[in-house]
Amino acid sequence: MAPKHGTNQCPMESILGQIMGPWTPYILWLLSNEKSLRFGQLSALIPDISAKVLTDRLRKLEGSGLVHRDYQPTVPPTVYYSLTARGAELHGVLQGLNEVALRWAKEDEEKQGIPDAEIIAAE
Amino acid sequence: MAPKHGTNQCPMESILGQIMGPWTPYILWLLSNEKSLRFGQLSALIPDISAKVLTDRLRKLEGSGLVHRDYQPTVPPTVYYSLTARGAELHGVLQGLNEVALRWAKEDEEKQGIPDAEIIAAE
DNA sequence: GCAAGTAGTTACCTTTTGGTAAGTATTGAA
DNA sequence: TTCAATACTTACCAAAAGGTAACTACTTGC
Repeated sequence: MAPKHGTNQCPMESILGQIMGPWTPYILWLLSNEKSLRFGQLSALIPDISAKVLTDRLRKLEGSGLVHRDYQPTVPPTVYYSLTARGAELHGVLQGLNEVALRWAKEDEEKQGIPDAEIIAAE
Repeated sequence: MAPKHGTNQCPMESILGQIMGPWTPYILWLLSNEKSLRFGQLSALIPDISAKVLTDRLRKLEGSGLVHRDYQPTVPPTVYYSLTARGAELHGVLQGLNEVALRWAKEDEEKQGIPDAEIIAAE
């Protein structure tokens, strides 16, 4: 995907190479709110992602040192994912982004449909 | 790319669908620092992006209402791109991300090579 | 003895994405 | 008269990404 994007150059390009891409920031956001999530929990929180892609994203984040993988050899096995100290440094940025997202969602809701809300309110 | 990612669901997924993807946040970051950039300038600032992809990204950002396109029918034509008010709301987030990026780059530099710096300092 | 449950991996195939080259419009300069 | 310049668009092809299904390991419960 990202052509060279994460290899060198300016720090901004480098960090974007690590956290960009489909689902990646969303995974970070979920982990940054929950402290620790199991593979199956992440999978359930992101219904549209396949196991293959989720594994791939987690491995890459682990490789970048942003996510910690804690494998417990129970039967069946249990794996906990959490942010590393470095990964946790993204919390502020992700929270800021979420605030913008909430603001936009509210604005769009006011301007557009509110399709269900109106119907409910009218009854 | 991003499967459904931008269609509905939680606001975070929605905003990520709009700004994620190769080069997109980097374009926003460049525009958020410069007020206005021409197509050719953006192209020069991101050497690895092709005209096709740059056009595609700008059209999508325009469609999301984050970027404004100002076409001047001069000969040859001139097109200025800038952030809309909504796009400018991302400035704080992007700046926060850049600060993290700079911090990490410095940390990695200290731990790793500093290959040129050492040689220069030794002479 | 067989299915279930977790967290994957692997192979195979399809879809999406991106690269490259060529074409478009218009006017001034060589 | 032909080239150069800007900002694209289009067609065609190659590469990458993603989906799906099958398979792994091991123990408990039926």
